[in-house]
Order: sequence, then C-alpha cells, then structure tokens
Amino acid sequence: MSVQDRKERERADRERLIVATARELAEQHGWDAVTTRRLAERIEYSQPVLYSHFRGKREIIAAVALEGAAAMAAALRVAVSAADGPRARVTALARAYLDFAERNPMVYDAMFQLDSGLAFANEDTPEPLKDAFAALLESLAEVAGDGVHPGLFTEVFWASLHGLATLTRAGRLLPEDAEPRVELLVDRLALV
Amino acid sequence: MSVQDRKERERADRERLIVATARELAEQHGWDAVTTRRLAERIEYSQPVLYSHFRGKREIIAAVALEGAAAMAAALRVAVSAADGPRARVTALARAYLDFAERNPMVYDAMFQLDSGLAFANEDTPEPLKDAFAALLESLAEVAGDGVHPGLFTEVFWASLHGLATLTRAGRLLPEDAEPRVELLVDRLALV
DNA sequence: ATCGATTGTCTAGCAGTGCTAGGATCGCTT
DNA sequence: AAGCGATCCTAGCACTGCTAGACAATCGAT
Repeated sequence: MSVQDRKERERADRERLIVATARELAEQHGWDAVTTRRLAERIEYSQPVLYSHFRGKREIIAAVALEGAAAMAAALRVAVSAADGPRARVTALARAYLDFAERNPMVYDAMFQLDSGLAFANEDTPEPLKDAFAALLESLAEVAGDGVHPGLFTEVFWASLHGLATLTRAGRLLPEDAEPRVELLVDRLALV
Repeated sequence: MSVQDRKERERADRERLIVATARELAEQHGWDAVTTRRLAERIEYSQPVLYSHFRGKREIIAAVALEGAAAMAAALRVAVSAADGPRARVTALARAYLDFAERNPMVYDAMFQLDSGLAFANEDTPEPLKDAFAALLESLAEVAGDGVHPGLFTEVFWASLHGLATLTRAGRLLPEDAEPRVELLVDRLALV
C-alpha cells in the first residue's frame, strides 16, 4: 500500500512539475517556446512522459489556465477585501484584474487567448473557472443597478476588462492611459 | 514598357489572389488550415512564390487583416448612416461591430487575435487600421460626455466591444444574451 | 533469493510545419 | 534567332506534436 502511495505521490509531484515548468517557460519566452521537446528536457524526462500525464499540449495549457484562474480569483478577492465601499471595491477589482493580466500575460493567454479546449459557460466548466467568475460577480452584483441581472452585468463588465487587457498587451492601446480608462469604465458601468 | 506593365499587373493580381485565398481558406477551415503548402496548392503555384510576395506567413495574415479593417470600417459607416440620433447611431455601431466579428471570425482573428506583426497606436500604424478606429470615433465622440477625451472614450468602448466579440466567439459567453449585453453596454457607456 | 510479469521509460520515427538554396525553364530583348 | 534575366519549382532543412515498439527497472509470488 505504502509503495503504491509513494508512486502516486511521485506521479502527482511530476505532474505539478510539468505544469509549473510549462508556465515558467511560457512566461520567460512565450508559448511558442513551450514545445514538448523543450518542456521534456526541462523536467529531465523524455517527451512521451508528458503524454502519460496529459492527452496533449492543449491539456497542459489547460492545466496552466486552471492554476491561473485560481490565482486570479484569489488576487481579486484580496484586492476587493482591502477596499471600502462599493465604488472603491469595483475600482480595486478592475485594477487587480488588469494587473493580473499584465503581470502574468502568458497565463492570461492560456486562460482566454489560446485554445485550451476548456468548457465555458456551461455545466462542464471546471470549478476554478466558475470560481473566478464568481469572484467577479461577488463585487459587481452590488453595483449592477436595479432590474439588471447581476450575471449579465458581470459578463459585460468582464468583457470590457478582457478587451482592455488584450488590446493593451497587443500594443493596440497606449499603456500610459491605462488608469483613466479604468476610471472611465468604472464611472460609467458601475452604478454607485 | 507595356510588357513590364502587364507583368506588374499580373503580379498584383496574383498577390490579391493569395490574400483572397488565404482569407477563404481561413474562413472555411480556420487559420490552422492555412499552411503555406495548402495555400500554394490552391493558387496553383509552388510555396516559394508566396515568399516573393510576402516575407512570411505573418505578412499574409497582416494583408488579410488590412483588407478586413477596410471592410469593417465601411460596414460600420453604413450601419451608422442608417440610424437617426446619437443613441441609435451608437447602438447601430455596436451591433455592426459585433456582427462583423461574428460573420468574419477568422478575419477578425487576423486583425486582433493573431500575431500579424502590424503596428498599432503609433505613427507607423497602417492607414486602414487608423481609418477603422476613426470610423468608431466618428460616432462615439458625440456621446463621450463633457470633459471626456473622445479618443479615450473610443478606446474604452472599443475594448468593451472587442471583449464581447472574443469572449462570445470563444464560447465564454452565452450567445443568446448577446442583445441585452449590447443594450446594457450602450445604456451605461454612452451619455445620450 | 530468484523468477516472471508488469509497469514505466526511452529511442526512433511519422507526418506535417515555415522557410530557403539551387538549379532548370521560360520569355523577353537584341 | 540566340543569349540572357527574370521567374519558378524541386528538394531539403530544422523544427513541430505525437506515437509505436523495444528496453529496463521494479514489483509480487514462490
């Protein structure tokens, strides 16, 4: 029994190592640099080992995305809890979201930009993703306004943040105006 | 002279053929299916011919993106011109934008999602891209509100639309609520 | 302790990718 | 009509994700 346990533990450790290494490699040199060969070399195993843990590269990206979703949800909740009043909470939420996207661009890509094959917006959606959406909803529900469905409002607010995050990172928006954009967005969307 | 002219014309024709074929291939089977081999086969030339027109695949994507930007700018202006009043114009603009993204998903990807190597938000930005942004700005300036920079407002509005477009297409948002989302967005962002 | 089986891992290779060097072939100019 | 340039294609490189099959280490049972 104990032998089997150790093996399973070692396997789990190696799986975590794969995901962590994939994330590091991506953050250092971009997802294009995350090839099965390079990844295998970094973890000091051969490529086929990767396929004994994941069905393919997509699943590795998905694993990074799920870790990222959990981390983002936590970061959002921390930011919100440090703010007083609905308006301040929403502003803190928006800043924390954009900050996360900026600090972890490749993880953000794994979550929303790359094809990870993850299900969204239905019952098969993995828990971390639903929880990240919940973290947004918690703070946004109170500023949605009367008669506006909180979920719908959260979707719109989220989409706006997502647009700002992706367009900024792609060089489509001038980085120096990031702050006034956030304020304008919160100003208009959130009913204080 | 005339011979040279004909040659140049034929070259230009072939270049248009390449771009059009790339777009068709992408819209039919996705950008992953647009390989240099398949593209070359479709235009009935060998792969190296592609490289006598474009430096690489990225430039081909960029060419599709520029065509797309021109088409989008035109579509937006048509939609806006058919509406009466600032509020109706903005709603029409938003619907037209999302409609374009939904009807031409791969062209939209070429414009904003894929790495086309195109410059944005600076003086090197190609004309069609600047013009597409201008088409947005024309209708949005009148609803930005006093003391709000129209360019900044346009960036925020655009980002929101972009977020809705990409998240919807990625299956992150329920398609059936598209219309109420647009109305909510216009309702809040645009100062009628 | 030793055998056999099972589990785990690696080597080697497939088909496909973007891109390019080199030679062959075509068509224009003289 | 002949030679010369521009044009195009064949062949190939280094790389990708992924997999079959050989090999070795480890395990349980005797």
